[in-house]
Amino acid sequence: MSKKAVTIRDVAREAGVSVATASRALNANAIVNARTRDRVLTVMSELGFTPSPAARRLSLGRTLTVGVVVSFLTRPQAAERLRGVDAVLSDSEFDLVIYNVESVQKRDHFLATLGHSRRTDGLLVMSLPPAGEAADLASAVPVVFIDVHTPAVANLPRVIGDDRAGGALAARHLLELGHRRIAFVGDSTQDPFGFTSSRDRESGLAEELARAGVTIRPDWIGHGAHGRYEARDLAHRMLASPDRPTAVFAASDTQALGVIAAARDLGLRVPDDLSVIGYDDIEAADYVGLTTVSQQLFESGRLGAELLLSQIRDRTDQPPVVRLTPELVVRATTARSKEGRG
Amino acid sequence: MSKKAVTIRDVAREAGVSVATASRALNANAIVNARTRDRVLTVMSELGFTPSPAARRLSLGRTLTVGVVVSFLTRPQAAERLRGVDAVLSDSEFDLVIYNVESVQKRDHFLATLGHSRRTDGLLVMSLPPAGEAADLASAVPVVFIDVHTPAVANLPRVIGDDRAGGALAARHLLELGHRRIAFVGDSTQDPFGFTSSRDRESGLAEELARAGVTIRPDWIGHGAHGRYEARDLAHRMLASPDRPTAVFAASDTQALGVIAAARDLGLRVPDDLSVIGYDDIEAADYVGLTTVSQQLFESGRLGAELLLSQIRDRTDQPPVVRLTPELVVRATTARSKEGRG
DNA sequence: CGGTCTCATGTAACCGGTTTCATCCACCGA
DNA sequence: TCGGTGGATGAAACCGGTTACATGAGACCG
Repeated sequence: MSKKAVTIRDVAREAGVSVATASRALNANAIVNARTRDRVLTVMSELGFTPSPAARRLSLGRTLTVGVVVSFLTRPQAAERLRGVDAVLSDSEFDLVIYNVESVQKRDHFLATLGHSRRTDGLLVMSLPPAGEAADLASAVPVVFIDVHTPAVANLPRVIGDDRAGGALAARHLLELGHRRIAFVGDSTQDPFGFTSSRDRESGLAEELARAGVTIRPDWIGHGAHGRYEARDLAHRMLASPDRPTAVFAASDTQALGVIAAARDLGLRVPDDLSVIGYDDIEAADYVGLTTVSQQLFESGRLGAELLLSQIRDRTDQPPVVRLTPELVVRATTARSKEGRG
Repeated sequence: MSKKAVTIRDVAREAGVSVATASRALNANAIVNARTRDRVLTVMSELGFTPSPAARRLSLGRTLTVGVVVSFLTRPQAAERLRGVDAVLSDSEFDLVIYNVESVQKRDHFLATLGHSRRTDGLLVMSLPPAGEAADLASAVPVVFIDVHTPAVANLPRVIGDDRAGGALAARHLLELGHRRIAFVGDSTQDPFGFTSSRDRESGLAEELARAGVTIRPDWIGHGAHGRYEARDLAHRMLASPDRPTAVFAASDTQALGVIAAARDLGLRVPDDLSVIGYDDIEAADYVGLTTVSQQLFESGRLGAELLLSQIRDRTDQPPVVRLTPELVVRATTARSKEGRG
């Protein structure tokens, strides 16, 4: 089909100017005469000229690309964050390339090579605690972390939610509804990636409860792999006995849905017999009417991307940290405790 | 921090060879002497040399990039398909850049410019019927469509499901369970993007029912914007009267969840009082135990990406079309009709 | 009327790889 | 000894833009 790509030299020749002038006209450089510029632009559209991004990138020494390293693309949290990132980048000159990570090997590989790969002008790392020192990663190219809490990123720009505060929020909500017999279902304490959210949410819950003189029974604390079925099994065990909790806080909405499934299995009505509160506010939470703690996923992506762009523009030495405040979203899975009333 | 990027000329000088040889060593070109190659490679790692992708791309005349134009990134279908695409691309030499489309304007913009933009070596268009002629889009660069059914792409490579067969599948399942009073909830008949899935699924349902002598009452056919709340309202109207359907087929899982919500509002038990079947088999369907028709989303992405890579390698003239067969996934929201039994 | 300043434009180097083509050398057989 | 052969290497062009620097033409001023 297409014969041969039109280059800026073709344009220059056709318009009777030098390539320099053609380039300047293309980039709306103020220093070209208006008449010349118009003529060049006319020729460009006549010839169907499209500048080669590859050439542009090489001569500018910029990739005009931002990389997003994201864990588990299909998790609703990730997709929603990514949407926030896209909202910023699609209005910019940057392309958005994604590096999906679903194994520790892949994470380590990307985090080790991407920084120096010269493939991007900046990196966004989402929900992926780096294994070792992160400063090394960020030495070649600006990096912004979203939802990463390890000490390794302490001196790097990032956007984080306050998981502890979120846990406290859930605690307060349940306490206000009169619950005292409260259980927790969260991630395994040692996962290969080193995620900390679940642990922090648990601490936030426990601390706030302690402040009200309530402690969590050890056998009402369940840790398992992040997933609905695991959470369901954990909850099943806690809820089977008549001496059971009246409310469960799950470290994620996914897990909360598992808890609800367990309740259904056992013939317990939610929220009448059991209150359930999750975390994240994913789309499905809305579907199901799940009470949860929102962590402003879209916002986190948007802010992260803006932070990164500003870092790319002028690399300031001070690492900005943006904190997002979690918010309680009350829907239909939490209700006043019957015991609490009695 | 970093002084100055190490170029291949630095490597060549240090290793005492020409840049040509250095380049050949880098690309494992058979024609270099083994000893020389090792020496060059050693120097490269000593100097911490990383080849500049931008330079590579320019001199190769390839972008080493594949673009994915995707509608509504956050819809679970899209994310799952994207995962399939990533599974293929991450093992290839290609980067994956995404163009998220959430408005008709953006779609038209991308589809009009991306083909000639020289930004990618190939494009994957997901669930986005092009507005006009698509051949134009594909003239500059290979394009593979995933889940696009308009006649405009008739002569282009693509991966499609069979929505009509999927609708028939749902019909047969409901018929076998003894249902005769069957309703349909789907997308508005004129949406701005020109999606056809909902319509085809409806036809498949209606035809298969007709084959069994069953017709759908016109007032049990609901069309509305794609979304849970809209579906819920539509279903609410149909289910409010005592003279109501015993089963509902929704054109997507999202809408099926809306139907379930409506049933719950009205005190109808699913599946005892009402069977509900969806379409897509998104993650949430599994959570909720929704019976649905799977359209092999991951596979569609994987196959689409492979198709594209093979098109990039050698542009054959014959447009391959891959058809994916929908599969019924029976979970907990469909049951034998009480009427059917009586 | 010459000198200076400004604005517009052109020349050519540059970004950092890949690749064509020429060259060199060792080894072979005659 | 010499031409031929083939493997390894190097010099330089090339990909298609951007830009530092040089140049030229008016305008303005004394």
